[in-house]
Amino acid sequence: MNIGDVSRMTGLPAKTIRYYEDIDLVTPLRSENGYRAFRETDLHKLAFLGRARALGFTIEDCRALVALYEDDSRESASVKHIAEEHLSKIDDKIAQLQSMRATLAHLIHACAGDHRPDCPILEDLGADITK
Amino acid sequence: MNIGDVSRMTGLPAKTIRYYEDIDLVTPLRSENGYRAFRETDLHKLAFLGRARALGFTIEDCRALVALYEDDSRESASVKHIAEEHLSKIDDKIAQLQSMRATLAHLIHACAGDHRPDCPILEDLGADITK
DNA sequence: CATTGACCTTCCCGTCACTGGAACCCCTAT
DNA sequence: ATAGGGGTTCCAGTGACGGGAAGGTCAATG
Repeated sequence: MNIGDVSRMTGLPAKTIRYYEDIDLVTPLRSENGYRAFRETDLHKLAFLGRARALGFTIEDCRALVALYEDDSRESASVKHIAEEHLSKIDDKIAQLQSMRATLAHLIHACAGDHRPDCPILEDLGADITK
Repeated sequence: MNIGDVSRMTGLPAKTIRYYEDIDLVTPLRSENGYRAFRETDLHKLAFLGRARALGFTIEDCRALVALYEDDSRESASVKHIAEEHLSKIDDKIAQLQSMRATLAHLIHACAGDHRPDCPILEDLGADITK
């Protein structure tokens, strides 16, 4: 299989697949013409990576997850631990975004949004720090 | 005022302030010794920028907001527009994170997290795409 | 046989908003 | 004289790719 086929099948851009090879996440063979030759296992691993990335795992998390995936003597606790750490980071981000969202929504609500210059949003951002 | 004072007063790292000068968000004067000499207006603008960044506005948004802040003939609608666009991007991000969170929480819940290798998380990530 | 067009290759730069670090200068106090 | 705590510039790195150039390869067509 060439990179285009793998790209179509996994939904990953060819650029991304080449990048994953670059950082040693996959190691496809090479055909005589120099093209990357992907095996079933490469395809499978790339699909795995695509799904893990879609869940927001970092590349390094993905590397660890793949290693566990291929380790028959893994303990599911190791996997769960990585997932839980990640979940907690997601929760942090959500909380931060919701806090921003609340402030912003409040300011937007207070702003007339008309042709006049008076604007509570700018007033808030420009509050004097020396007071 | 030197950069250290401004850093303390605004809470922005000195590195960040230098970066903001680099991209022309602020233009402090220079003392004879080559040190940056910040005026009240610079301080004020940097505080503005810090707050806007804390609300998640991009640097380019900040540039536009500062311009509006300094424009007496602005229309509050312009400000509100920027803020609403930003709010909608925040909402998109929150939605995406919550979707990840839901999937992830579900998988974590299904995983025993013990010494055995069986793991629904890895099973999900490794699902066969050819089927 | 030549050409077209779709594929593939490597390589390098750009993204975003900084952060770290090196190498160096300046100022004040001891 | 020295020590420390400022300040300066410049370069490189971050994460996870994406864009685009310059060129090689392959299958099908005129």
